Amino acid sequence: MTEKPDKLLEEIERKWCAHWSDSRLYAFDRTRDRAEVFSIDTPPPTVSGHLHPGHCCSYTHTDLVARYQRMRGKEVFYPMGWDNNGLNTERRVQLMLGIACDPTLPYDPAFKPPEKPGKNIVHVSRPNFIASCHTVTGLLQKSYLELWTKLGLSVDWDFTYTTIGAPAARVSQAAFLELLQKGIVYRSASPTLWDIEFRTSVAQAELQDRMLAGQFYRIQFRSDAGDAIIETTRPELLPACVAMVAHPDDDRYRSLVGQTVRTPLFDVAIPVLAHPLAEPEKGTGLAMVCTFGDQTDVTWWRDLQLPLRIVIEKNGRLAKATPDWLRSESAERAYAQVGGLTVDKAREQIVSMLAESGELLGSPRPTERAVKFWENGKRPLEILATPQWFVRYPDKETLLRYGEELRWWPEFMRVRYEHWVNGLIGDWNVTRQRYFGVPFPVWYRLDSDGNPLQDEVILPDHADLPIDPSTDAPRGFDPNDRGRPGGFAGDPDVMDTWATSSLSPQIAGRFLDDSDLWPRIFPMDLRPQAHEIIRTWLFYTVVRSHYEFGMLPWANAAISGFVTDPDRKKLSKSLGNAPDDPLKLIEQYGADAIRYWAARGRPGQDVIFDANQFKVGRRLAIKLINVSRFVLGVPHELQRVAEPNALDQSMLGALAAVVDDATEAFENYDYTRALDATEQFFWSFCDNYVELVKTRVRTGDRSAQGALHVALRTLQQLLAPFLPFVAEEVWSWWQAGSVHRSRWPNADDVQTAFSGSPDGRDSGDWDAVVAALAEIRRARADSRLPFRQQIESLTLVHPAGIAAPVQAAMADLRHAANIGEIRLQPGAALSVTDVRAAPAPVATTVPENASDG
RNA sequence: GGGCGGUUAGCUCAGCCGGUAGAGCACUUCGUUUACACCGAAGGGGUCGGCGGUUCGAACCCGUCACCGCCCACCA
Repeated sequence: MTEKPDKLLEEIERKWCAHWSDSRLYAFDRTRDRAEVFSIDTPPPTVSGHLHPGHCCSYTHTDLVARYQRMRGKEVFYPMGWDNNGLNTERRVQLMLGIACDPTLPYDPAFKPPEKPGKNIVHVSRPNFIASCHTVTGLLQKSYLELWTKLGLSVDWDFTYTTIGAPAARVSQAAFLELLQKGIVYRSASPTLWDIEFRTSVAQAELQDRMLAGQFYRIQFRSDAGDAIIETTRPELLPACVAMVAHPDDDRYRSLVGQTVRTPLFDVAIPVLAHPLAEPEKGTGLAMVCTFGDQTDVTWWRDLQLPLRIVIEKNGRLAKATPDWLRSESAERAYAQVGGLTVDKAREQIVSMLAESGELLGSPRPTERAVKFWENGKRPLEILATPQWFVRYPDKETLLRYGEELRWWPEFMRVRYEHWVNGLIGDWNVTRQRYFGVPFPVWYRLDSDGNPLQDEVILPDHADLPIDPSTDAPRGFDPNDRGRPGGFAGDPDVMDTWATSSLSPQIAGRFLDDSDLWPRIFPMDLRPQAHEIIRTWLFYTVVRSHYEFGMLPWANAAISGFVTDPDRKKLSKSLGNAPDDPLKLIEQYGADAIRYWAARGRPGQDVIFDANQFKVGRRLAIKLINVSRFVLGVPHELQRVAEPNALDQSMLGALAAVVDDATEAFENYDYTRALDATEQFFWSFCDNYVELVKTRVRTGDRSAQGALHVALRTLQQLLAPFLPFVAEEVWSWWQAGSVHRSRWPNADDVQTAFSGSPDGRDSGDWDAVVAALAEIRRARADSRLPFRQQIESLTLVHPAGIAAPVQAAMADLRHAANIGEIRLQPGAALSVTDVRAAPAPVATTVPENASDG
């Protein structure tokens, strides 16, 4: 206890980290019933990213709730997962090792990934690539584990999972097969959003609109039935044009609708049709429909049953071969100039050809428009039609009902879910043309030419899961028939990362393997997560839980905000505004200090990264140590006192109110309010109460000693969720067991533990004495006398109501401010007059015998 | 274009059902008071984003505008 404080905090954190781990303090007691359990569907962090302070913030929020619930007597199921599947890891591996996957290459058992990336990217086989992914994520997981441990998260590490691991793959594949059997999952070559850079399909939930500059081109179509002019930003899609649409009420085109016109350059006959989605105000009011320029094209294509004319390929270039619907010689000639070009180059080319043919009217008009990107991508998405696995959504009413049933913290986050549900288009594409993910557990029969028959799916036995169809052969087939005509081939794709993480309750709760555990934790109590993934993780989990269990997966959703820099920009590596490694911050300020900062961020609100708050938190932690030293330095028998002091009782009355406040706040997931109430009282306790009773305590006053100890015990507990390390340390000085397994304080107990009577004094009495003390201290400060020099006397003018409590605390007030005599005088407002200081310096400190009154 | 949050002291934020503004940090002054100098006490500092309205009374309720952040939106 004698070390310098700065070293002391470090020691304390190291000591309790080890102790909690050794004693398995947070181990989940799986004998408890569902009613006694509080279960948390912890967000598995993506381990391919960088650690930054934002990680500390939201995970601390969850831990605050977990620790509170544990102290309330709940057995807390608090697992951790590592989200390591998916593209993020692939990109990380490519960056760290300089390798990329080429699935056509054969497996090389001798392959060892390079330590550092070389000049050129090395292409390796899929099994080699996946092995490297595992190596890298294993490495990264360690740094996350270290951070969570040092931050003091009260996770039960025995329930750790990874989203790429065999158990997760088994759950994902089993759930997939079940939905397939129910007809909820289907395979279709429907139009799909496609990223040309990563060459994978993506889902609606992963879209991001970005504003891009573009040009409107005014284009004349060939028509005998009147002017058919459109405006488009994507003239390169002209060869994919299948129709033209106008709004049914648009008088300008009434005669044109129903006619046939021909496309410029390519001379393809297309119908002019009416559709309500065509907006008269946009462009010329006449739109060309291509397969596919955007989502509206998809809708028109479906509604109007138009032909499919795809010209853009998976690599984002126009197909090299002339499409068969371009018949005329001139069309072939025109297409020959664009086939094989990228979209951008093709656009330039077509524009210049249109200009030449005179079918481009006027000059291009610049515009800004929203373009769809994959959130991870750098190039605009295209819409292609390739075979994909889709999950049908439940109807919107059902989904909205779940949104209503779920309790949202904060409440306003609910609308984000509702908006998302209302804006759903089509079904959920769960397919990704990637490598490091959970494979689809299916094979296809091959026809006599060796092409997969999409409708002839071969499924594995449930008992064999998880399987990798690219290396495992279906039962009853010769492995050598893989790829042979008449044989089989594995599904080449992997599941969308959300298709796995939407099963996080089942994965964490070992749904398939542990029928004893599952009913004790499901449906879960809490899903904590960030608001940006309401439309993905939260929404998809609701969908999956609906299909598997017909109920909400959890009762509460606590939505956290972002951590931003002082300019309100989200902290991120790419913006370059992410400050230090959070591990360094913990080293510098202490974990309790970082947690304090995090706890000051209210649920759902963005939190500003502010080193000042770390200092405040650190100060609070040190204060708790110091005041505990003082209080525990005096005798402390917690026995009832026959005649409890009124001040002591009123202080405990005020503390009891704080306990109620903090408890209610925690019940509403408002840990910030709980901290605020506790902290405020704590400082007042230290600065006012402890100072007031010092003399009484020294002279053996049982009432003051008892009250001090009740208050200290309560405050240590109230602060324990926020400052788990320091709270545990000071608790260990005088209590048995861990503070984190102690019973959360109760307002009645706080009052009765000491006086034996439940009707404690009004906490207003405490406020009155505090106010009087402040007034007296002000007078003392104005007198400019050193504290040791006693002020002979002063008059305290006071409103009528507070005479009694002030009178009762008279001796304490005099000693705390070193005043010889305090005269009371009724008046309007609290003030001090008639200060009489002793004429000469007097050595008086505190009176020897303080039991006078 | 639609929606959601926010705008209160230099900074970070409280302010529950409307009763003429609070805390912490920072700043200034004072103080070695055997828990704590990573301390204690005191002090200065705000026309509560703008404009209307309701009310005896508005930071708080209503309308409107501005700004910041975020989410969503069918790229013609």
